[in-house]
Amino acid sequence: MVATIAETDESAESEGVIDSHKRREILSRRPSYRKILNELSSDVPGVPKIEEERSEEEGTPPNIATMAVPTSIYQTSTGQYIAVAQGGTIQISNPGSDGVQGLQALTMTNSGAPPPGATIVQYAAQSADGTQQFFVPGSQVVVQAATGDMPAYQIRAPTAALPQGVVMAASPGSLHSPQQLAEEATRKRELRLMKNREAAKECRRRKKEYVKCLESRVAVLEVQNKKLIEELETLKDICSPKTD
DNA sequence: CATGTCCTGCGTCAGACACT
DNA sequence: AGTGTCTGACGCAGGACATG
Repeated sequence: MVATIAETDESAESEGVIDSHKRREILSRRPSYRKILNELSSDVPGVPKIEEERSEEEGTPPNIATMAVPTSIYQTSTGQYIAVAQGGTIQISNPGSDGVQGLQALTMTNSGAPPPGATIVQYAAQSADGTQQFFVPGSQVVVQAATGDMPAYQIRAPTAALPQGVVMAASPGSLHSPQQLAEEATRKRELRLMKNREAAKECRRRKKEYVKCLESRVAVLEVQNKKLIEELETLKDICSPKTD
């Protein structure tokens, strides 16, 4: 996890807004984790790409989308294969040989099941009635209608056949009174917040995945480095045997 | 047991960026 | 230009742990 240092001093409270503005001006925006990881994958074959968001919405069945540690296979300069398994185990194998001497497998310390109680947002594919569904905490389903200029959102119980709860759709032309306008503004704000909420969750998930991939690369490169050092020592011994 | 500290995750805001 | 998406930053809440 990347630690951030936050200025929480009371005396700096008044300057906080200015500071954050300056910081944001100074700091240029980094490319997204998806981009970074995909660039890494183009550099190093075997580094998995982060899937495009579309795949979740279009093709996957409506079950829980679990975050898997990517399984990757690397080939070293010496022709060895290094596989990073899902459990975080790294295996080294020589093609065409029985195995390697020394370290063959190691388990990453950050591997393991996700912590219990982690919030899981479930995305569903398009359902039979042409709507898109996604699940929110509280055992409710928000259904987005597929037709119409204005998106319609309904809160349903997951197993209910008929829509229940509030229907939040409205036609823009039908809004006249200030109260209706205010309600529409509130509705739009709620919708925006809801979307941003989900986006933040997804962003954090991607960030975690990105960090895990980097850690995997570090582990692999450390193993590779160790092998190369051992190789070098062996070659040194061969080339310059001791004469005692 | 009460308190303090640290860590983690969440929601929100703001701004950069991508897309139409 | 307008709109949607992504992500850093911020503040808050809750859990784990150490200390007195």
